[in-house]
Amino acid sequence: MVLETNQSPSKFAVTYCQLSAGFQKDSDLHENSKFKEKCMNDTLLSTERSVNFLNCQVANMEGLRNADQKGPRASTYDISYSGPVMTVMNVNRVDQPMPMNGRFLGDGTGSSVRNYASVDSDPYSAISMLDCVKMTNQHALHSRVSTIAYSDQPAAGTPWNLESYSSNRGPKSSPEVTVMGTNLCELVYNDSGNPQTSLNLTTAFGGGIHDYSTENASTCDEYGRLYRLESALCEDQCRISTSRLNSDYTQKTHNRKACFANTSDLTPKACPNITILPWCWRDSNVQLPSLSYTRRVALSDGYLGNQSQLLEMEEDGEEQEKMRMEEKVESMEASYPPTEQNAYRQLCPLPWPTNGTDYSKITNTVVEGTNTQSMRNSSPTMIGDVCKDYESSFCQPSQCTYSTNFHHLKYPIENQPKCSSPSAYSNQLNFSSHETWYHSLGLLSAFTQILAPSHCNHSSRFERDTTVDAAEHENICPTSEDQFRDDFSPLSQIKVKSHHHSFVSPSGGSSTWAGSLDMNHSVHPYRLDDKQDDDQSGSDLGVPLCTDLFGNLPDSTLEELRHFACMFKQRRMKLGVTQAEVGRALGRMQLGQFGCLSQSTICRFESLTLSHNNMLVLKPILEKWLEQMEMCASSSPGYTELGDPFDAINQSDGVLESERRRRRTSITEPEKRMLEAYFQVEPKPTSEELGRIANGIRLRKSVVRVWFCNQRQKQKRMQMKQHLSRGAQFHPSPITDTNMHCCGE
DNA sequence: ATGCATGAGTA
DNA sequence: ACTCATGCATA
Repeated sequence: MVLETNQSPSKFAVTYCQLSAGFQKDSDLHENSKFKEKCMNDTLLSTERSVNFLNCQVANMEGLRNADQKGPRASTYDISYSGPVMTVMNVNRVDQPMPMNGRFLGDGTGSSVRNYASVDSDPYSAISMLDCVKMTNQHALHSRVSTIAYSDQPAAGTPWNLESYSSNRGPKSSPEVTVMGTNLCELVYNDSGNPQTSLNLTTAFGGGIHDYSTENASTCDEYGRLYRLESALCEDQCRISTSRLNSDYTQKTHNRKACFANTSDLTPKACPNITILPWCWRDSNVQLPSLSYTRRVALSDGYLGNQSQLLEMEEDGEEQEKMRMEEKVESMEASYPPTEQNAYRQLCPLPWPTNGTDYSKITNTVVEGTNTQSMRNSSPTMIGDVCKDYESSFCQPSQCTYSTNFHHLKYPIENQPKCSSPSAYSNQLNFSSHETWYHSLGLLSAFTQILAPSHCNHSSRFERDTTVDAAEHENICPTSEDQFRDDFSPLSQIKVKSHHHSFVSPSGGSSTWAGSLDMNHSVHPYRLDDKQDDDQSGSDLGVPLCTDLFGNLPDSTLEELRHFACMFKQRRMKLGVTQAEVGRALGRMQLGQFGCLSQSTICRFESLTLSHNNMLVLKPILEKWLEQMEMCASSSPGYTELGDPFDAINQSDGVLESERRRRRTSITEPEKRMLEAYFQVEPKPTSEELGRIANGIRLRKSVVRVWFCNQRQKQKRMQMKQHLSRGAQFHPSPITDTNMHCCGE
């Protein structure tokens, strides 16, 4: 299953209330006004991966705090402590299934996730962004190991029994439903730029899954998780995870705390065995837009499911029907908890049974209707004719493809699982014909999501969802190799002409490199200019830039680079030369128009924290320096201990330096955490977003911008390093005794 | 060793 | 306004 997390990047707007509020003090958690005030000042950032950020920053720390304070971490979830965006999964890691009241609380995150709860020193630092990414976007979702939570899930086929839920508080989810990543909070701004009063929670799974935020009624549990019809995450079982809707919820504005502060029953409910089944739509001239407003579905337990939150107004002349419906809903509320919009509560048994229904008269008349459209029962005597007569009006598979319902995605019409008739309805006549027509219909539930007409032409989007697309998969969790290729490909970097020569040895072409450069050409002496088009001049440069890192010679090139860096460090130290001295010495040598290099640069070279191209360019220079140094050292021992003439120069203008000394902004830990969280969400914020971020953190915008630039740069460097290290792992070089230690790192 | 910053080149 | 190479300042 593919979750297109890279789709529609602007779809999910995330509030930073969780982050900026931060719950850095316990008191913040319980002071709604304070929280609200912070929320009001929050900024937005468009992202498709906001879930990571949310999970990371706030969700865990309270859980950890609880874990630290309250013993067994598996039982430490406390509503009063858990922030709204607390994600059970992130903190719920247990190495072994932990029995708890006879149930097991799994971690749901897989073995690659750290046991965060064991980190008790700093709950903030315990959560790394990378880990969270791993958990939410890749691991949990892709491996579908999220058999979390402990719910009193009735056995398959057992009707939804309210009792079994009301007695059991705590997080619940259906086994196959990944709850993590749903605690995304969206602030919707109206035209005047103010947050609207309703809080929309949306899934964070990206465009591949229906954007629930188009629905205006969502809810989350006391942990801030959103419970929805998440059956999209189940490939083989349609299960519905839902939760009780606090009727006041949408009135609570965006203050999530207010929502959670309400101590009424917010216990999430699961109805794990209710599957939405196709329904028969018997009217001719069915208008799909109308159908999309249907709120009635057939549930697998043989009941008619009534979707909560009937939002649309019924047509004129339907007031009576509407009132009747509302009465019915009200009466049902007493028995069944209200559910969110994408969930369905049992309303009454499905019409086709002859006993125990409100529609015992088997006719072909209206069974239920919404939006003036009629839904007729499946009178056994009519099956044949009906199917024949109305087939053309049924929703054809091709028409269904633009539905946004997951069931459809998971179950193409031709592959629909057969309806397992509950035993209570086993006396249903002509059940096989029932199958027949629902097979031809598709899924009514498939239309319940269509609220915006614009959705109707997106079949390709959903077709894609059903297909495991390798490319998309890469988008979601690109291997570092992929990233590396992107980041360091010649197309994305310095424009490099066809330098297909292999890496040059110190005694080879590289020695000609310096001499071929225009000494006054550029401050960046080796920035290649692709106006130098002919191969000869390119070759003369001798800069061993890889044009195809993953072509014929990638590993050898990378390995050579890595090995040289290690070896260089070894030999430099053996010579007793510091990094700074190397940098200065380069200025004295006739190595191109390089002036000095800084200690930083030498250090980064040795630690492989330069870009790939940068490494490749510096290598021959350092090679040359090393060569000469060792020659001098062998001919005149003690040479390297001579004073450095540049030191005096540097010291001479020390007074001036102090005056023009650059001030260095110091970014505090909390600020950094926030920035990192933002970065996880959106590594390339727009200018506006930068401004908001800066505002929120109270840093200068320029500082934030630079930070992001540096962070991106750093990320690439780290990828570079990671790649080289990995290369070393798989292609160990012949390491000598003298350099094996450094190469190990 | 690394964070924050700068400036040239570039899109 | 970004990328990239690089340096100052500092942990």
